[in-house]
Amino acid sequence: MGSKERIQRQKEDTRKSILDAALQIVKQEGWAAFSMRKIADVIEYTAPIIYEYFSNKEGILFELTRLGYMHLGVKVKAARDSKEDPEEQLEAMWLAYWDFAFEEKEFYQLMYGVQVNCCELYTKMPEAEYTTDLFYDAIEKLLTKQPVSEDTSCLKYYTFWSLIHGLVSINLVQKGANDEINQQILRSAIKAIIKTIND
Amino acid sequence: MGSKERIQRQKEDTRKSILDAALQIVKQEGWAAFSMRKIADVIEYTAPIIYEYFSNKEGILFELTRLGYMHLGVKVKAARDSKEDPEEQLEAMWLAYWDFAFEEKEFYQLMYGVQVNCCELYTKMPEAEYTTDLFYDAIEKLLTKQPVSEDTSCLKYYTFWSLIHGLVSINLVQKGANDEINQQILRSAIKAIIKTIND
DNA sequence: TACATTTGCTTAACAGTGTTAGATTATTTT
DNA sequence: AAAATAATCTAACACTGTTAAGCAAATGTA
Repeated sequence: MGSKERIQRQKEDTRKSILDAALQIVKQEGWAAFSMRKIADVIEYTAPIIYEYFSNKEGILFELTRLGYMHLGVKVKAARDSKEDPEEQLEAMWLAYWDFAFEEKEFYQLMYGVQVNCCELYTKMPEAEYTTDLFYDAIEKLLTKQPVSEDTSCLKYYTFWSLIHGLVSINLVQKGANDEINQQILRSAIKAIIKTIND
Repeated sequence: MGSKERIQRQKEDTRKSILDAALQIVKQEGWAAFSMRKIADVIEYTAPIIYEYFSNKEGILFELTRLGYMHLGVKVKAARDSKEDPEEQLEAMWLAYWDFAFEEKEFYQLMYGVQVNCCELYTKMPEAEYTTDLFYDAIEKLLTKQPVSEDTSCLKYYTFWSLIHGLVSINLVQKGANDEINQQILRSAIKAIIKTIND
């Protein structure tokens, strides 16, 4: 017969088309627009059909997350294999990670819990600027070169902030936190950045 | 009369009670449970009343964000004022920022777009581990001390990852990205961490 | 005091959402 | 052709944010 295999193939096709549709919607309209009924519209079925391929909405998100990690893995490996020197390899790998985050923005958001639709960073809010200014002032006190260039303090501020915000985010999203390692990273990295603040 | 003022005061009370209720719900059940009708339940009104105090759901989120930044500002300033030495000040400030993130987890999530309910970091996913392993291998190649301690490579990996993930998150959430500064932070920080990898 | 107006608040509704159960149609097997 | 099975849809439930209409109580005016 072979019709079993044909049906099997069709099923896999629809499953893939669900994921494709989901991705298409998210890339066009963002994560807020992601809905079962919209996916159904795109694949030209009704919503309940999707539940024969995925247990629920989160099932689709899980699968997309998996795909995202696979893409990332390929890119990072390719970056490594493009260099010989271990130092260059490591740098290339992190740069590949960086590029992935923006080329596959939607994947990255899903994989690492980075929102963007709602609640943007309101950096123009005076209440937000207050804290930023405190840090800028503190950093500029440590800069010996006078006059202090705006670029330098900005660079240092974002280096600090990125490190700490990254560490915080990872810990907030990831449950199993090792507090000892966190403190070690925090303190040693802060001291390291402060030490090189006048380089 | 003075009744105008009493009414004014009552209005401010309800406004505050809306924010309190919102915060209470989020702290008890997480951001996913945050809804207008639930707030209404808590303040013992019906949902449409809320729209006389806030233009919509985002208006409440905006106000909570503002409050969050105010809390953070107070904490960071207190940390600064607790020290004399500029280096110690800066370190204390970032540690205060760190503490705020976990003490006021819900605020931090809102302020910086850190999801946690849906789509957790699936670090136990084999597809995710693949990339992690690539980085661990690359880092361990650079560690001269043999045998390589698990703690050391872990520390280095998380330092790298935090920095880059933080920088990525900030850029994804915050629109106005300065690509030049990003590249500068990225490359110089990667090189700096690599340089101190055997300290 | 009697009427008119404003205010406070609620009910009802609309258009969405995820998800499930039951009915219907189409396909395959007997 | 009839029976059994698979594929698909319709309808519904319980939610969501948000708006419009209505009611009832408090207030202002004559």
